[in-house]
Amino acid sequence: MSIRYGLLALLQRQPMYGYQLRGEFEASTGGTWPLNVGQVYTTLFRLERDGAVAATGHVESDDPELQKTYAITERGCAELADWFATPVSRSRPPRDELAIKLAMAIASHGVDVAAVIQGQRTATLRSLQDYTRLKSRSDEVELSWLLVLDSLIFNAEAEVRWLDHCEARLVRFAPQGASPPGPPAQKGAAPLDSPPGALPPESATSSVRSRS
Amino acid sequence: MSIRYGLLALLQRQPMYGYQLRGEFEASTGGTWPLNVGQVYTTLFRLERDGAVAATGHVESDDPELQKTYAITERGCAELADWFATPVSRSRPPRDELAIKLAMAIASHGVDVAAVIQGQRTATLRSLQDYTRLKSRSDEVELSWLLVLDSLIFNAEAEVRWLDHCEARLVRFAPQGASPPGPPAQKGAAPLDSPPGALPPESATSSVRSRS
DNA sequence: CGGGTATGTATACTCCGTATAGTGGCCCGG
DNA sequence: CCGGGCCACTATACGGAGTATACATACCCG
Repeated sequence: MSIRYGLLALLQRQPMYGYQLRGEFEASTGGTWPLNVGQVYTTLFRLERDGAVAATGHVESDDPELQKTYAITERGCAELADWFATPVSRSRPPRDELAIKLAMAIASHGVDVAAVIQGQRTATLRSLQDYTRLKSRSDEVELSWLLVLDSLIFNAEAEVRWLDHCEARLVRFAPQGASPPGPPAQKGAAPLDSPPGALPPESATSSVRSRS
Repeated sequence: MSIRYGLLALLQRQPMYGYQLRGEFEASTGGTWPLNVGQVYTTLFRLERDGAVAATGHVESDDPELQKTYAITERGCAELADWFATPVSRSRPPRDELAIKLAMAIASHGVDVAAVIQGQRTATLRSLQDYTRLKSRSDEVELSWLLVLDSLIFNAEAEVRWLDHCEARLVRFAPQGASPPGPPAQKGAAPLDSPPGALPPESATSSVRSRS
């Protein structure tokens, strides 16, 4: 429901019409999550249906049926406040395609897991470079966009760390019979002990300490 | 499309019927991503429509219309191999509700961003503790489930780091006018300089090095 | 025998994501 | 001046994901 509440938050600043909402949404996240215009209208329809926004019929221009402007209602404000007050639940995390892929690859025969890990690692590192490059040449941008970019960076770094972790686990748990069927697993593609560029395994020992 | 390919991978091991697929899918990820039975059937229908699986009509039992068994086809194998060979693209990352929420909170007036961050941090740390507890009392479980669990841990840790990073940024960029409208921001809830439990800011300086 | 539970299949509905249709204003060249 | 292309803007269609629920059979148990 990110879109619903995102639009609601934008409408709390000032009333807007559909197309404008799309622009503001993308601007807030620096174009990280392009928003299809169609979703704006369907979401606005649902918001109006639920009484969270109200369409102040065509603007004061004499031309009807053009530029319906939407404004947030009391009900919408309450819903939005609730969203901000409630933390995002991790009890049912969104499906992680990479995690599913690796889990399936491990349990399947004839799949070169090491190659999958390597390919993903390369792709993620490339994205990481793109992110840092974007970040370096961004002086006068919005703070929110910078933080969203940092979020992408932190997540990509975690992904690389996890891939290294998986690789290390795999060579420790199943070095005897490396995928009997299928094409001969090119073991040269995967360094077999702690890789030179790997990060210290600070995770998996719970290095994040609580504070209060 | 994680479900589609997940089911395909399971069917590559052996032919199965719908309900069985659900059980295997959940078992592969240790129940992390519960799969609704309905999705299995709709996905199987689409897979059959696209020629990736073939339904070997009711099993050899004499009772028709019960227990349709599905088997992967050549076309399905090719599609699956393609999935394993192509890394998950980060060019259009999935929408991160937390990142959107914080970006919106920053640009909105009258929202106590520090409180949002603190609430989320607490919730994420609690999830992290649940994960590590699960991990500690798991001796004889599948390797894939262990790695999925590690993925959750790595992601949650990255989230906590990012939240600390955001907090630090916020107090550096806008300490002068702390949310003029709205309820008085309780600044006591947020430690204002480097928090005692915070991790070293190894990210944002790109500590993940390339190798190979 | 009757009911509760597990197994198993199927359908309905909402939301997300993307593509595309369709309209009116604006510029710009013949 | 006018006709075509482009842009801003609204709207609808369609497939996939996610959830709930209907429906049937089988098995256990009092």
